[in-house]
Amino acid sequence: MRLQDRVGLNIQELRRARKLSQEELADLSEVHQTYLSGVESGKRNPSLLVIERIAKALRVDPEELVRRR
Amino acid sequence: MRLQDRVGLNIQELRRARKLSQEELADLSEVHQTYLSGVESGKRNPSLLVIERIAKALRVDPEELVRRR
DNA sequence: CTGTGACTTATAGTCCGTA
DNA sequence: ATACGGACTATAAGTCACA
Repeated sequence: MRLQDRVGLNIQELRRARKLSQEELADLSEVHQTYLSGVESGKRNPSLLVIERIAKALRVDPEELVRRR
Repeated sequence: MRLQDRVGLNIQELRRARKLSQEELADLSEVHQTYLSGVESGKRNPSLLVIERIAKALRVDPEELVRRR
């Protein structure tokens, strides 16, 4: 499993746990909903900057997004 | 501290622990030495793909590279 | 609400040299 | 052994219309 798949699933899981829509999380993270969709499904290969913004929006340390599953 | 600074320091620490030069780790990771230099010093904003390759070369889970310090 | 494809612009990442 | 810079090329970021 590629790292970007793992991160995508972690993001999706945390987002759902917080009952946020992709649109809401995207706004909070200052990325587009369509881009977030691609990240969650592992189709995009985000940079650390994007990971950091999403982590902040989810109120977790970036470590959580990279966590083994 | 930005995520890319944290990751850079983690990489440098692990690389030194393994007594590898930047050149050696760069070759193993299939990135350029000059680029790795920039990553270690936090000047570059690598993608997950690169993080994954470096982690593999260092024989750690990518999680280790994102670990809080 | 979420995913896809197509697209442009920004920057990730290479390669050269040099110190 | 590492870092810096310039010039390049590959690909990520970011946006949109639509299903």
